[in-house]
Amino acid sequence: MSPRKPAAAAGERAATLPVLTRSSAALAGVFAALGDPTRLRLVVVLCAGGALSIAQLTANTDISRQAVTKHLRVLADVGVVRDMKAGRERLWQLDPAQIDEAKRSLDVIGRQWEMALGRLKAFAEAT
Amino acid sequence: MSPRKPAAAAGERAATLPVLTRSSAALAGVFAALGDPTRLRLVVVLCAGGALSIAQLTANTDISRQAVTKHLRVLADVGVVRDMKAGRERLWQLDPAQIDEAKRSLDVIGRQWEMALGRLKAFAEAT
DNA sequence: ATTTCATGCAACCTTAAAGTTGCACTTCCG
DNA sequence: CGGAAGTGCAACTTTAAGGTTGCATGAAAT
Repeated sequence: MSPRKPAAAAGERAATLPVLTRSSAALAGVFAALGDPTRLRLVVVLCAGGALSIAQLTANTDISRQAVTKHLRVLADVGVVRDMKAGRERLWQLDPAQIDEAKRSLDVIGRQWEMALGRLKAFAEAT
Repeated sequence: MSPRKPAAAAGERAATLPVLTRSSAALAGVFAALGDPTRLRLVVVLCAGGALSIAQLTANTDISRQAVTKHLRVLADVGVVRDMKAGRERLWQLDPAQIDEAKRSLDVIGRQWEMALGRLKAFAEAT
């Protein structure tokens, strides 16, 4: 091991910086849910506002209905979609709260980066 | 099969809507890269502006250096981080471009959803 | 010149994700 | 009532992600 100063500093920073408000694990879960082409497609379809059934969401797809069901389950587990039973079919619709939160997290990361650039510039000018 | 109108409409909409500017596959790749707790942590550490070595990024972690190397490789493959050789060590830093693009995509999805809500409200009031 | 530090490379293990198939169970419709 | 439509459940297969270990290599420090 080489417990240099920079390494320790980086670790502590990661633990204390208020970069991410929500649990990092939950946030990674949302990203993981969006990180599959099929699921991302489902989200894009559903963000048009419709409440669609599994059969409808499976149409124009080359995977089976069961596969779509599994993907919807993954999205529901992280709160990206919600489902409601309507007769013999189950309708799915988007729940944008988690997506908004994920977007804000990416925004914070970007701002953090820009702040770091600003400090670097200030340091350079102060020399 | 039941080629109902809504199903077909949903499919066509997914193919034609300008919801996502970049390739949906590439976007899913970025989300997948961020969808791992360890990688998300790396991104958070690096967004502080530093250019850190693998050894530094491995410090205060319960996984091996090789695992960190692999994760950095995944992040680099989607363009989230960049590396530069410095003597006998390799320094990694964030490249916020892809993250910004992912953030914008989430923003578009959210706006799309709100537009859909607006249309629904207008339809309800017109009745 | 040697030793040490930071990595790179490759083989290997384990587990979970993605997908399929087959069958049972409601719900709607004629 | 009987059949078709829409799902749910469970078992199974395949592949790749995440992780480890061991050894080789290039640069640095003594």
